[in-house]
Amino acid sequence: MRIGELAEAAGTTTKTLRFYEDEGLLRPAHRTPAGYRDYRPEALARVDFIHRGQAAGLTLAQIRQILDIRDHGQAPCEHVRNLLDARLADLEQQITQLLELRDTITQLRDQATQVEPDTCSADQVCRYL
Amino acid sequence: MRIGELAEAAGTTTKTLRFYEDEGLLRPAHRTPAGYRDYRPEALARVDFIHRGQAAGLTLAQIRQILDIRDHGQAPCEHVRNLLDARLADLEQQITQLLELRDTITQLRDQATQVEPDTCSADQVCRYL
DNA sequence: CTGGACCTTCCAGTAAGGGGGAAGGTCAAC
DNA sequence: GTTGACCTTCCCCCTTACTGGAAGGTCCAG
Repeated sequence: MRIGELAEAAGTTTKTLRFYEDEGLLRPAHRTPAGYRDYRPEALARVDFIHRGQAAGLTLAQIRQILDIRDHGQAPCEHVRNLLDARLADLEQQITQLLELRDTITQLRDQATQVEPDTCSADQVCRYL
Repeated sequence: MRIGELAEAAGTTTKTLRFYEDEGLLRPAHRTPAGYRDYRPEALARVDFIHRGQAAGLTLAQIRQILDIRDHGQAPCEHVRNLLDARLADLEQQITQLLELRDTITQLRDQATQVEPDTCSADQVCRYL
C-alpha cells in the first residue's frame, strides 16, 4: 500500500507518516522502482499503536522506546509498566495542580463579578489579578 | 533601576525582561546616556502582575491584552472576567480529560501487572496498549 | 590601565508534533 | 499527449515561553 492509502486507513496524513519515519517510529518502507514507499499491512497496526500510545498520554519519544525494544525482539512489558506508572504519577500531580488552579480562578472570577470598574484605582493594572 | 536589579527584585532574569519588552508586555524603558535600560519603580508592579497572570494560567498573549487595555486608560474588568470565564471552562474540560485518562491508564497498568511477558504474541507490539 | 561585572544587540535553539509549499518525478485515464 | 492525482525530497514555518551564546560597549574598583 502506498503512503496515501496508509494515511487514510490510519486517519492521519502523509506528512505525519514521513515525520514518524524520520523520527524512527516507523521503519523505512520498501520502495517501488519509482521510489514510492510501499507499506505492508503490518504498518497499519504500528501506526495504530502509536496513536494508542498518544491517547495514553505518552510522548512520541516514549512510544519509540517501546517500539525499539519490540524491534529488538524483546517484550517491552516491564518498560511499559514503568512508563505507565510514571505517567500516572505525573497525571496525579497535573490533576491536583489544575484543581487548585480552578479554585484560585473561581475566587478571582467571583471577585471580578462583584466590583465595578469605577472603583478601581488607576495605579494598578487590575485589582483582580 | 537597571535591568539586573529589576530582574532580581522580580525573581526573574534579564533575558526574560528583554523578552517581555520585545513581546510588548513591558513598555520600552528609558535609557541612560550609555544606552542602559533605566526602569522606574512601577515596572516591578507590572512584572509582578505578569507573574500573577501566569499563575492564573493565562498566556502571555492574554496578559498583554489586559495590559494593552489598561495602557489605553480603560479598566480591563470585563475583559478580565471573560478571560477568567474562558480559562475556567478550559480548565473544567482539561480536568475531565485528565481524569478519564487516569482511569484508562490505571486499567492498562493493572493489566500490565497481571500478565507475564511470555504470553505475549510476537506479532503485536504490546498487548497493553 | 586592567579586570570583572554589568549592559547592549542579534542570532539560534529548545520541546512536541507536525504543516505549508516549492520543484520535480510518476502513473492512469481520456 | 495531456491533464490531474499521486508521489519524492527539501527546507522553512508554526506554537509557548523562554534560554544560550557571541561580539561588543560601559562602569567601577584597585
